[in-house]
Amino acid sequence: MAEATIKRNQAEEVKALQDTIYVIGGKWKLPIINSICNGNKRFREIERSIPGITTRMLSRELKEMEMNKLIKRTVYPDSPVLVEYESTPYCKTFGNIILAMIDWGKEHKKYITEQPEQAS
Amino acid sequence: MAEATIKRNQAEEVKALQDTIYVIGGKWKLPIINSICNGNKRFREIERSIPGITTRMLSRELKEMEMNKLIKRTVYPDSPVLVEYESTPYCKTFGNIILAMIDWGKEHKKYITEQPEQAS
DNA sequence: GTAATCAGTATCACAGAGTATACCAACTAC
DNA sequence: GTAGTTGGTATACTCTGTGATACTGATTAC
Repeated sequence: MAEATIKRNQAEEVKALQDTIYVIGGKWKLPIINSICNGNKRFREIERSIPGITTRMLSRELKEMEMNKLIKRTVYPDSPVLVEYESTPYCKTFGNIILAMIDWGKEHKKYITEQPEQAS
Repeated sequence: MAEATIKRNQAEEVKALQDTIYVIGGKWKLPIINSICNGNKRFREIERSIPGITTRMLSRELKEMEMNKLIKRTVYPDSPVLVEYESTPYCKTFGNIILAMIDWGKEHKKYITEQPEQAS
């Protein structure tokens, strides 16, 4: 097998991987994307759907993701102002990653709960 | 459609997602796993294959991942001591996630380079 | 009146993730 | 000798991601 080719692809792949990690890195971006893709639109709604997140983090991440065109924020300035978030088509390209990670998490839980406890 | 069911699954999925993020979170774990799965075995080899990583971070992450049974470290105490890292079957369960992320990174690059530059 | 909801913002604070740099002991190559 | 490789450790430092808490102004509900 062509060694050189393998090496070249490796470098490319590491870079692609690092790019992805850069964009969706951190504790909250994927859960937020997931929540919005699941149909949650309102700020408090999203907040409630993600255990552990604080108002501050949600606000910050939403802002960043809006700048990166991952989500769209719409304000309806009716009597009680209404704000809605939706995912963009670009955002939906994370679908496979999120699904793979949810699967892994579920398998991992099985794996952990099946294993007898190990003393170190 | 059954609202209640959807809600329950959502909560479960968020948790699974968060678990996964917890295990492979940070800047380096996935690149390291990827590198080792690609056949890199030696410390310096892995180090060179991941642009930007420092000796210290690699050392720390490898140690942690060894504790978590994601990789196996073998020492061959011949004249020049030889150390080899390999991925465990458990580690390979990240395969789908990593592939999905590499794909995304590549598409993202296309997307970025195709877009005309936007002034803010 | 009081409380609650919505969509956030403002501060403060901190652990720990990540960086930079130097160094070690053993060995090889020249 | 000197330089280079391997497999790391040690030290010091930065910095930012994250958390905790409180608060705002508008509106609705009782």
